[in-house]
Amino acid sequence: MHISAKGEYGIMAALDLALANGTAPIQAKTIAERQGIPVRFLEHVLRELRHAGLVQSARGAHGGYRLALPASKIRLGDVIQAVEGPIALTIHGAPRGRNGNGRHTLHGSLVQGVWDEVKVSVLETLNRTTLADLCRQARDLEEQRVLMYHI
Amino acid sequence: MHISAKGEYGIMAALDLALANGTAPIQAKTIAERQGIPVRFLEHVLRELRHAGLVQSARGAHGGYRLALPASKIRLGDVIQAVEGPIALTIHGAPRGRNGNGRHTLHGSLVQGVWDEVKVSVLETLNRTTLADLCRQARDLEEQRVLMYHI
DNA sequence: ATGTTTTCCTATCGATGAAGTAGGAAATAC
DNA sequence: GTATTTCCTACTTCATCGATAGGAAAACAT
Repeated sequence: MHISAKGEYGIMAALDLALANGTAPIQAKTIAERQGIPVRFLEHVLRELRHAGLVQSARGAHGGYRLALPASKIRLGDVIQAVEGPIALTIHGAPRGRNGNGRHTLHGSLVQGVWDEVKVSVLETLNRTTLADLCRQARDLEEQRVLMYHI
Repeated sequence: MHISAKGEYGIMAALDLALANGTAPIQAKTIAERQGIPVRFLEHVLRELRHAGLVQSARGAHGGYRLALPASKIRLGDVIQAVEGPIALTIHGAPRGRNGNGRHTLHGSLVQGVWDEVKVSVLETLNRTTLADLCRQARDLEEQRVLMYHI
């Protein structure tokens, strides 16, 4: 089962922006360095986040990106769908589930129902968590790291 | 998000075998025709189902395949994992979530946690349904189809 | 025994899509 | 006007997946 790098980068970038909430806009270059993402590729991801209305951008010197919504209003499913398009459990290319006559098989439609269930549960799982939740987790982790360092 | 044709074919084939429960072994060719799957490709799928201990095979004339377990003991997750390997949300190639220094980023591990949750929920969804359940659905659908035909 | 059927195994091909790269236009700040 | 940064389109490269092929191994039939 595959997820795209875009999805992963998208969440990391959005989280980066969420943590920098309220400050000056963050530039793609900065995020790319912090998160270890190729800059030129990250630009694509950010563009799609913007088209989905999740981030705002400002061009020119001192430009950059910021969240367009409060972090608590952005669910991970929103981010994923913004960069990957609608979650569809597709198969590499062709339409299938048809028998020799070109009609879909009985089994084909049953299996389709299964994929639909999976899709729903993936979406529910992703939408249970918001960027604000991830921010909280990030701060907790960071706090632990500092404590470790002190010992 | 992608699923493999193998997974789909695997479920369709297993369901085919489940519906033919108790009869003579079914040949790959027969399943392939009924379900619209390339025979040579289906052979691979069936081989993997056998390696996983889900089906039994008999070679030679009048050979074929049958389920190795009762349909109620085979969950869809078992079938999928048999043909696709362990469900892992992987990305096309490289290791990621590392920053310029080669250490994983904080965000990388948080995102990993998200993928883990998704994986669990996919598996739970798949394992909620057994081949016996699909058989029941198939028979219901078939019954409806017959009724429609009568009108 | 010999031929026939069917599974079994390994190797390979071709197409699709995904990750990443590149060039330059548009917009903003100073 | 120059530097900066986003924005858009196009291209390149490469992994993976679906599919095919050839033939070995096993079981059966006559």
